[in-house]
Amino acid sequence: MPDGTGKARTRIQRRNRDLILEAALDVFSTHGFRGATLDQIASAAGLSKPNLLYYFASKEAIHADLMSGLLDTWLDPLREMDADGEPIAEILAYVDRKLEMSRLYPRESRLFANEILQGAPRMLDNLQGELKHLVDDKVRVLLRWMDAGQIAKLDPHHLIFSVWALTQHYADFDVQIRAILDDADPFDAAPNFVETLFRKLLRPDS
Amino acid sequence: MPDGTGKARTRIQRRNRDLILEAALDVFSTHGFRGATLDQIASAAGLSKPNLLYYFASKEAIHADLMSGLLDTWLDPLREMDADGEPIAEILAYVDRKLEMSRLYPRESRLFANEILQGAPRMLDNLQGELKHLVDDKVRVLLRWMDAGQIAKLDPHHLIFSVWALTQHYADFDVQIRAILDDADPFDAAPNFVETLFRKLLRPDS
DNA sequence: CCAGTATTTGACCAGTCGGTCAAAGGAAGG
DNA sequence: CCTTCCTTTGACCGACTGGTCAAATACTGG
Repeated sequence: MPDGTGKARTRIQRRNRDLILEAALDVFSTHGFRGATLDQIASAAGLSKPNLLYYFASKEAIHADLMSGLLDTWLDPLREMDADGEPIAEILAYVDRKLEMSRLYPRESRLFANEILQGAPRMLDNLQGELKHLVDDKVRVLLRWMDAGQIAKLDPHHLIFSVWALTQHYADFDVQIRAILDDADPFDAAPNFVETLFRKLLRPDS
Repeated sequence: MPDGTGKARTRIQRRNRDLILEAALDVFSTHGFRGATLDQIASAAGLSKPNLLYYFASKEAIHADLMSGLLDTWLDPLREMDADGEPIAEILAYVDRKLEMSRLYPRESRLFANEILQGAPRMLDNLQGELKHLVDDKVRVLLRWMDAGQIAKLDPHHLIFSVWALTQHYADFDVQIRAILDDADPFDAAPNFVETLFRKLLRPDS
């Protein structure tokens, strides 16, 4: 039995665990936890179902493994927003990083969206803990920038929500957007649009 | 057998069909189609599973009934945007209606989001047809307003996407938002925030 | 009240679900 | 070659899935 908790040791273990997680990301992100089946994941990974369960204790364990690093990765762009940088540039860079994540990791975005949509049964603690603390911290930074007149005075929480909404929408609603844009790649015009939007939004009134 | 295609006739039929659709909306919107079970729906409706299938031919049929009117309802706020009205007021009124739908019908929003997230397997035709045509129509209106200098020049498609993203986010990511805002009702500050955002975004540059 | 219809349900079915297990295959060192 | 350990799998399990059906129950007009 491979070490479930520790790090995979042999090359074959590492390779198969990666195969499984890659396949599981595909399946979980498009069907949600309940809607996904081990047979789908096994088939997508090119392994047999018992072989899957040789590397992971259960369906839950595969999902948990995927989720464990997800929130951290997802919040990294916000974490990097520097309180000592130039406010507008910092926020725009944050938006840009976040949009880039939607472009490069749409499956991860949908995995996250699925979890939240379904009431975040396996992540609520992390939202109320890790996520809330980071947001509270950055809200204080934003408030300071607003008080200093460096950016427009807005509700800082909803400002952050608007970044999430606008950027993640391109990953989560990809199918809908592409149905409307026909051939054009959404990400051709999206970066310019969201940058313009936040520039106008953040420009101080005075 | 009650008439599946036509309108329910007796009071009891109407009542039970409504009970089922109400319960199904709850279950489908939180678990997606595959993740939902007839037993869950039956239990939530207070009926037995065979009784469910007395009123609807199948699980698919219940879901289809829910989806059939959904896209129309969902697009109504955009449809009402009047090409002959005052541009800024028309767009802001559209945003306001859309946000109000997120507040009043979050389950419908999540049902829709689930369908799109999962690749819109049962709705892709409607997206490429009905939805695309309406959006194309309104894009022309927006372009006319932009050419006339009545609103800022922006990518009209992405302008519409931004309305969807910002308003639906409050319904679809409700759990996450409430985890951050603690006790405060997100919809206290949201209307003001999104109105401010779109006012700033749409104000002509000159 | 009764006949006929509309409604409800317990029992059941075949297929699928997550998961187990013993046995078979493979690689590596001696 | 053999032994040992890691890996893979076919066969199988009980629980649950969507769905069926005949029989029972409620409801209606006459």
